[in-house]
Order: sequence, then structure tokens, then C-alpha cells
Amino acid sequence: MNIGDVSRRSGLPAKTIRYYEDIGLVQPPRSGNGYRTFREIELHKLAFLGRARALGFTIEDCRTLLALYEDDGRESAQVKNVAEGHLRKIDQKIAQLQSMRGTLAHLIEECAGDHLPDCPILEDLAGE
Amino acid sequence: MNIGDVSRRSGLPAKTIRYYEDIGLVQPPRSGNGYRTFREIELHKLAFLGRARALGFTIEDCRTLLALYEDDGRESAQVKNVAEGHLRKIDQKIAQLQSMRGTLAHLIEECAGDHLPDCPILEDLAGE
DNA sequence: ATTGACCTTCCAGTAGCTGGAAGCCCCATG
DNA sequence: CATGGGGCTTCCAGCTACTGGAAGGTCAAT
Repeated sequence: MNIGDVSRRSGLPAKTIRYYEDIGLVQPPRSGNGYRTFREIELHKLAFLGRARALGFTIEDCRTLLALYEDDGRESAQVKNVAEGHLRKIDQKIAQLQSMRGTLAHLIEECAGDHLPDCPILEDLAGE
Repeated sequence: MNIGDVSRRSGLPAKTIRYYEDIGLVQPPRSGNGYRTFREIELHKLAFLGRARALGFTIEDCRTLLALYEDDGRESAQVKNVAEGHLRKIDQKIAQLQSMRGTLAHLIEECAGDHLPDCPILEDLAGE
């Protein structure tokens, strides 16, 4: 399998796959012409990475999760720990965005949005 | 006012203030020794930027908002338009995060988090 | 032989800073 | 007057996770 096939089958852009090789997440062997050749195992890892990234895990988290996945001696507590840490980060981000959203939506409501220059949004940003 | 004073009064790190000068958001004049000298107007702009950034506006949005703020001929509709665009982006991010959160929280619930290797989180990432 | 779709590497850029090095400047103290 | 400490300067590199593009090699079909 060349990179294009893997890209199609994993849903990851070829550029991303090369990048993942660069940072050591996958190690596809090379064939005589220098092309990367992917086996099912690499495809599987890339699909794993794609799903983990889709859940918002950082690359470093992905590296950890992949290592745990391949470690038969792992304890599910280790995995859960990584996931819980990530969940907390997500919750923080949601809270921050919702706080911004609240302020912003309020300001937008107050703003006439007409042809006149008076604008409560700018007034707020200017500190009244 | 030197950069340290402005940093204290605006709450922005000195590094950030220099960066904002770099990208043309403020233009503090220089005194004989090469130091930036800030007047009230620059401090005011920086505080404006700090508030806009705290609401999550991008630097480019900030640039636009600052220009509108300084333009007496503006129409509040222009400001509202920028704010509404930003609100939509925030809503998209919140939705995405909440979707991730949902999946992740579900997986975490399923995971025993004990000393055994069996882990539904990893199973899900591996595609079952 | 040539075309076109692949593949390769390498460099640069994205957003918004942040850290650190090397080196002036200014004021206060001894 | 020398020295020390804090503040200021510039410049370069690094962070996250890719993405775009250039220059060039490879392969299969016509």
C-alpha cells in the first residue's frame, strides 16, 4: 500500500501521514524506489490516531494511548487517567467559550446594527 | 510611560505589547535612548485589545474593531457583523467540543479504570 | 517517448504569542 | 567613580498540528 491508498482508507491527508512518520508515530518501511509501504498494522495505527485526534486528544496523548494500546501489561486505569485529564481540559475550554459567548451575545443584542456609529460593543471594548 | 508600566496597567505582558507593535496594532514613539514611550492613547488601545482578545476575537478581528472604533463614520452594523461572525465561530467550537465531550465521557464511564488491561476506550479508538 | 498521476524531500507559513540570549541604559549605593 | 541590579532593546527559536508549494524522481499506459 502506498501513501495515497492509506490516505484514502484512513481518511488522513498524505501530508499528515508523513508528518506522523516524522514525529515517530508510525514507521512504514520503504520499498526499493523510496516509497513508503504501509501494511495493515500501519493503517490500523493511523486509523487509531485519526479517531483519537477526532476526540481532541493531543499528539502527545495519542502517543501515550498508542503505547498503552500496544502494551499488554497496561492497566485500564492508565488509559482512563489520560482520558479524564483530556475531559477536564475540554470542560475548561467549553466553560471559557461559554463565558465569552455570554458576554458577546449580550453585547450583540444591545447593538442596533444600523447606519449610526453608536455601538455598545465598541464602548464595552473601550472600557466604557 | 515605559513598557513595564504599560504592561502593569494594561495587564498585557511586555512581550505581547512588543508583538502588537510588530504587527502594527500600536505605534508608540521612541525616546532618545530607544525606549518605547507610551501615551494614554496607546495604553487605551492596548486595553481595548486586551478586552477584545479576552472575548476571543482574532488579531485580525481586533485590527478591524480598532479601526472601526477610530472611524467616526462607522456604522454599528459593521461592528455587529464582525461580532456575529465571531459568535458563530464560538458556537461551532462549543458544538464540536460538546460532541467530543459526549463521546469521551461515555467511554470513560464504560472503563473500569482498574489494574486489568481491558479497556473500552482503547477498543473504541482501535475501531473495535 | 511522452503524458499524467503518483511519490519523494525540503522549506516556509499558519496564530499568537513566549522564552532566552546578548547587550544597552539608568539610578542608587559605597 | 565604579558597581550592581533592574529595565530596556533586538533577534532568533520554539510552541501545536499540520498545510502549501516547489523541485524533482517513479510508474503504468498510450
